[in-house]
Amino acid sequence: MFRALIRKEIEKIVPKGAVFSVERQENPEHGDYSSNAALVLAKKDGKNPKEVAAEIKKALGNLVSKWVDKIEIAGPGFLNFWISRGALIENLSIFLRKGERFSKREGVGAHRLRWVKTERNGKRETSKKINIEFVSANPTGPLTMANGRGGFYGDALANILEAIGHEVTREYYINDTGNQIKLLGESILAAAGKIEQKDEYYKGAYVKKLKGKTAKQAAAILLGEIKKSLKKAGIKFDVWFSEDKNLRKTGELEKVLKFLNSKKLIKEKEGALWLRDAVVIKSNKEPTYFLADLAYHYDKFIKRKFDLAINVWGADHHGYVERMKKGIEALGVSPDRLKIIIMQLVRLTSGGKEVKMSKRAGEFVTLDNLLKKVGVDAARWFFLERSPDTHMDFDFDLAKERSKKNPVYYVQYATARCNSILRKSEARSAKSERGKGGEVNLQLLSKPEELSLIKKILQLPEIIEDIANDYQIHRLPRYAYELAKTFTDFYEKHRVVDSKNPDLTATRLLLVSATQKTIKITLSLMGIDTPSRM
RNA sequence: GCCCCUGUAGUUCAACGGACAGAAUGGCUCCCUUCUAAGGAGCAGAUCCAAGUUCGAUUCUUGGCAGGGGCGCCA
Repeated sequence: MFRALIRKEIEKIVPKGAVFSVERQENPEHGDYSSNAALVLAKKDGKNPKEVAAEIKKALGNLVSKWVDKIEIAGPGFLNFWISRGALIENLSIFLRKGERFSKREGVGAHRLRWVKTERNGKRETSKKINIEFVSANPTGPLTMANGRGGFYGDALANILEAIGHEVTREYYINDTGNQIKLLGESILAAAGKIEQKDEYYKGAYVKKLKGKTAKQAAAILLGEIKKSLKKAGIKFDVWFSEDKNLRKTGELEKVLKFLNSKKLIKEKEGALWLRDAVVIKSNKEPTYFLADLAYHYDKFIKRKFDLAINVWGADHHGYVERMKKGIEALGVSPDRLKIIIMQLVRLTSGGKEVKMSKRAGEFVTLDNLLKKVGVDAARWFFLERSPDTHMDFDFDLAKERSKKNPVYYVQYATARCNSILRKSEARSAKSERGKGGEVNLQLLSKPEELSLIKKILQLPEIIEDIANDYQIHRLPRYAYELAKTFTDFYEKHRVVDSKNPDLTATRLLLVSATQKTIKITLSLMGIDTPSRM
């Protein structure tokens, strides 16, 4: 919230449209926030940055009496801002009053966070209709760890976009027809020894169990299993979009082909039909997956009118991104409305060594297996902790560990501690006939650890705003950890419940409950539970 | 051959083109046992290489090197 306020004040002074940054600072010597406004302006005008900074500082002078303690010019010409104690306390009280409102939707993460405003180019963003398609694993086998990574990411992203007021649809696209389903059928026959085994066939125990089933029956069974796994993982979907039922049987592929043809975009070559350099109808007259995908996105953008479609794909689909973007452009939809997130692969490590996995050979760690071993909370934390771009190592041993070493337990432990303090105070006030002794007076908060904690709490809206803009969800677990750490620092140094000082006790209890609430919101956006006792 | 991602402390990861590159864990040195107990303080420790753009580059550009993944009618 302070970041936006500072930006607003600087914008009043600098020329319109000037691009500059306002950032939070973790280094206390650099203040709470800093701006490079003077540096960028000086560069533009060929002036001395320190002089420009001095001019801006002078123009901002009235801020200092309001909610900024001091503004300093530092380094090459940065403007550093120190937020005043009064402003921290006032904003904490606003934060507590506004708080979050639980939406009508069931389940964790379904919050409406009223204090978050998302801005793009300085303009308040309006609510959008957003489709998030994720997991979408073919119903030809159990979900893998990699599916879990995409699943948790999509789930958390949906939670966040929903929390700030967008209308979000969580969607799973089921490839329940076509080549891979045919392969599944043949794999079952091969596993039963009825036909010859081939490299491209699915293997593993689950294929053997499907003995005697047709391809369609098997796909239906496997989809059922996938749904069960997702439920265990706490990943929810609003729409299960079937390629077979929703596209093929309704003739959508032909329709979209006709549409593209009418725009003269389809060419024939080597007996196949092409959209630019991609085949849409094979020479054997079968439609390609690409054509189905075009029809699917026609449905998303034109029929269902989503403003934005976010697709979370595995790294093995990266080569498909350009084609898909060009494809929807051919449909007359701006490619900006399709955002594709590529999740890099996951390696599982144990004892410092990689655990080898091979899907083809049927030896891979299923999501079910992982959840059984490490639990949903740890799995979610470990996957969400890393940026989608990293080829991450999942440390199996650490995820299982129930100690401070394991960050998810450290954070959960902090909330349990908050709870314990609150419980203790309730027990005391119940004993005393006059009920709660003290009166809340936020002005009593003055210790550095208390103020650091307030600052940390008030950062949450900014973190969520950042994620809403760049989809970098790993900021959330980092923030949760920092908040838990800041609380623990406070806890180590100051006693909350003190019968000799009822007013301070009451005030600190409020701070503890604000901390607990803030961690809880953060964790629930990630789909992680906050136990009240550990 | 072409395309995508990555290369940062011993390890796993951070860092809108900004200040002294942050954490965690491991290592070393002290301290402590508290509303919850799975502790606290300190120290040491890193940007793959080479050019370029810039007042300023881990970040951008180009060229290497290394790892992971993909690629022409599979999905």
